[in-house]
Amino acid sequence: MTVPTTGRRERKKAATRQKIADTALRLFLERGYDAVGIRDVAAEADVAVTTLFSHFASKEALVFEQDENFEQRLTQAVTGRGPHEPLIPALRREIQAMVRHCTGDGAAPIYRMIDASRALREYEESMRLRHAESLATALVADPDLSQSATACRTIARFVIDAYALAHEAADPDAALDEIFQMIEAAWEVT
Amino acid sequence: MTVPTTGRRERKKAATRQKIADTALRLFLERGYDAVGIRDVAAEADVAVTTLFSHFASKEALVFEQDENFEQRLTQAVTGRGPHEPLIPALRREIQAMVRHCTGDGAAPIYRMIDASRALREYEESMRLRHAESLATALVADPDLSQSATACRTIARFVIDAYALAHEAADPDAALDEIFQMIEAAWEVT
DNA sequence: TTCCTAAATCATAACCGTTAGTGTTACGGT
DNA sequence: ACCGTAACACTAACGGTTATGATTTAGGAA
Repeated sequence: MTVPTTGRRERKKAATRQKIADTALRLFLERGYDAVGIRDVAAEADVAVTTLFSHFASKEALVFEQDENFEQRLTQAVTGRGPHEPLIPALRREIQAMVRHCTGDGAAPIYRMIDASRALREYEESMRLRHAESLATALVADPDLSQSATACRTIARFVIDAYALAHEAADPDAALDEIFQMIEAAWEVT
Repeated sequence: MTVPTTGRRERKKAATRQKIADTALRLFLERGYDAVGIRDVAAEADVAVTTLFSHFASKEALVFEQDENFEQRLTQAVTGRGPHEPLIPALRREIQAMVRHCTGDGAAPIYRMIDASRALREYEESMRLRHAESLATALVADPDLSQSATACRTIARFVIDAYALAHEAADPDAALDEIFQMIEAAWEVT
């Protein structure tokens, strides 16, 4: 079952996308996000502005390239867990992995840049809201859960909160411990 | 001690601000938020575009005029509660009042408009994040609370989540009941 | 009153992210 | 070899926002 998607067209398209993303991130880190315009990125990547926007929906999206990944990982942590594996620890494991990935040394300059730009911070937050909504959908649809739809949607938001709070905490691991204790209690009361 | 802030200048400024807000809301409801430009609002209110932006930080801010109010009410629900009054019920009362105010008949067309515009929905969410942060600050500073700073910040976000979830629920009161049961459990576990 | 300062407003033009309109190239199936 | 179409390019615009600098006007001081 070899992957049939090895056309030259798709390779070129992926290469263009990657070149744009790489160029953008490099320029942003060199000169600062707000000091680099879309026209600068397009020129440096040697593509038209319209091409750039056919690959990325917005300037902020150039920075958050892996987001869809996050969304899938969260819903998979729900749908792909063992038959009688409890929900909250599974979610906790996934969130912890994400936090560790984003607070690692490699991501440090990027998150310094994000914190420095209001537009990027707001985009990140609205991204998280999307993640919460898709997680909520997955929870509501799970037949193994006996909780109400409201409880599922609530827990979805709480879990995303845990990510955000841990991410900005001085000690992310300790914060996650504490927050997930609270989430567990909230989940079990229903 | 008569209030010395009764200058003609301040009255005129307030009048200008109000005229802009009223005109904007009227046009938005008549023609739709996205179909009305800033230049339209300014022309109809008979002010310069720069004057409009000296009163409101953005186009979206024209719609959410009472927000600072919300922020104050939340922090006052914390700082202004009785000496031994428990925290969560006080917060719950305030959130319930806000939800009822925003789901009342008078606010229905406005919230229909907000739901119809992506920009307004995102602005509302980033507004709520600000509210969560100022609530978190109030909680951390409260000497009557023995919980950790992390727990305080977590509960602040949970409370704002409650508002958002109840607001979009089919039965806001029932949703608030359920969500605040969860919040109570999360708070007491710490 | 008269004058001075600072606040409020104005008019214009620009900036920047984003999109529409309109081609042009070149990949891939037939 | 041919044709449909996906990817890309170019130009120009749109709309929110900001910079610039002038002009008016409130309100206190001389």
